[in-house]
Formats: sequence, structure tokens, C-alpha cells
Amino acid sequence: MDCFSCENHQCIIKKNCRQEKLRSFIQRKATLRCKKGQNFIIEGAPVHGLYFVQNGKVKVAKTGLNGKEQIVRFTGNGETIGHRGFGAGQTYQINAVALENTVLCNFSTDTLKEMLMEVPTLTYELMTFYAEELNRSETKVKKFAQMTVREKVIDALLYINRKFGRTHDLLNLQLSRKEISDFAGTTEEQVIRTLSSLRKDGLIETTGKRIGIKNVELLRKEISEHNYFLDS
DNA sequence: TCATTAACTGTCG
DNA sequence: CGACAGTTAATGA
Repeated sequence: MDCFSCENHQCIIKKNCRQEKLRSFIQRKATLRCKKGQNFIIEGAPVHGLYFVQNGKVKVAKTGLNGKEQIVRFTGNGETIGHRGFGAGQTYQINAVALENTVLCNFSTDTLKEMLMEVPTLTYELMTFYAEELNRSETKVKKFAQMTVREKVIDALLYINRKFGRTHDLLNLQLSRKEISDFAGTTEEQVIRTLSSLRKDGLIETTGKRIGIKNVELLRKEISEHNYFLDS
């Protein structure tokens, strides 16, 4: 698919694709189709450019010493992955795994570098994205240090809801309890217990893997003193 | 259907 | 709160 007919209007390439200077570069992009569970960026592997999600969902994570995983963020349509590869070092410091069948656009580092040199609006928008990412990262440090397990789980649920939405109260992103714990910074058992507790309180519904949020306002209220508005 | 995987529970340090 | 062990429920070949 070419960028002109792409529906992802928040994608920074899409936003700038009308610029004449970018025309030839955009033709150089590669399209990659990933199956569910595919690990298309491997921690420690050489950087092979920047990715944009054209269609699908991806988790970005770091692996600890004992095999413990820390999910950094989830990405959906139009979002950027692998941007840290631009900086120092020639290897990725993250893993990226497709959570469902996903189509990705890939630009090589060299191609993107040329594009950034040519088009200031593209460079500025990428810079804004880096700034937002840094803000999110800093906020997450604070949350991990100050939130209780229950608050961290609520925060994770609201994040998924903000990012992927829900249909008939059910979250549009299906995650295992383990994945929720890897994102929230706690353990699988704690997530299971917290979800049961939230269900008893009538705040959520669970049917197997699926989680339904019944009362967003009450959940939001529980973590309101922890800067929910920062949209991390 | 049966075997494997994930969700859940109790308990202990 | 996290880790371990054990049970029950869900999934998929």
C-alpha cells in the first residue's frame, strides 16, 4: 500500500507524504507481514531501520536477567517502533512482537536520515514524538515507585482502553494476565487477584481472557491522585 | 475428545 | 507483595 491511500493519519510519514521532496523516498519503503506472535525486532540484533504499524497490534518489551519481561508499551495503527535505534549503538535494545497478524512499513536508517535532512516538518514531528515518549517514560518510573498493585493494574486497563478502545464494554486488545503483569510491573498472580477483586466490586467483567470495563469513571477516580491526565 | 495451556487459589517467607 | 505449588477452567489439535 502507498502512503497516499493510507488511513493512518496520525503516522508522521503519512502527515508529510504530500511533500514533493519525499516522493522518491517513500517509494523505497518495505512492507512486512507478520504473523501473530512473530518477533520482528530482536533485542541485541543490529538496527535495521524504523517501523510503522500499518495495520495490527504490537508489544514492545525488554528482557531482564531471569527472563522476566518488561513490556514498555503497546502500539497500534500509525505508530512508530524502533525509533531508539537512531541514537548511539547499532543494536536494538528492545523486542517487538506482533500480538495479531500485523502489516508493517519499514524505512532503512539511511533512507530516513535523508528524509529528515530534507523535510523539517518531518524532523520536528519526530522530535515531538521523542519528547512525548520521554514524558511517558518518566511518568512510568514514578508510577512504578508510588502506585499500589491495584492502582497499577487499573492504570494498565485504562491505558489499553484509551489506546485501543472497547466494543460492548470489552477491551479491543486481548492480553494474557501474564502480559498485563509484565506491563503493569507486577506478577501474574497479583493481576489475577486484582481482576477478581475489581469484578467483585462491579467495576469490570471477565469472561476467560476477555476483560470488560463497566465503569471507567470509578476506575479513573481510584488513580486520580497519580496524574492520570498525563496520558502515559 | 483429550491433552496442553492459562486462569485461579491457598499458603508461606 | 512476591514466589511456589497445586487445582480448575478454557482452548485447540
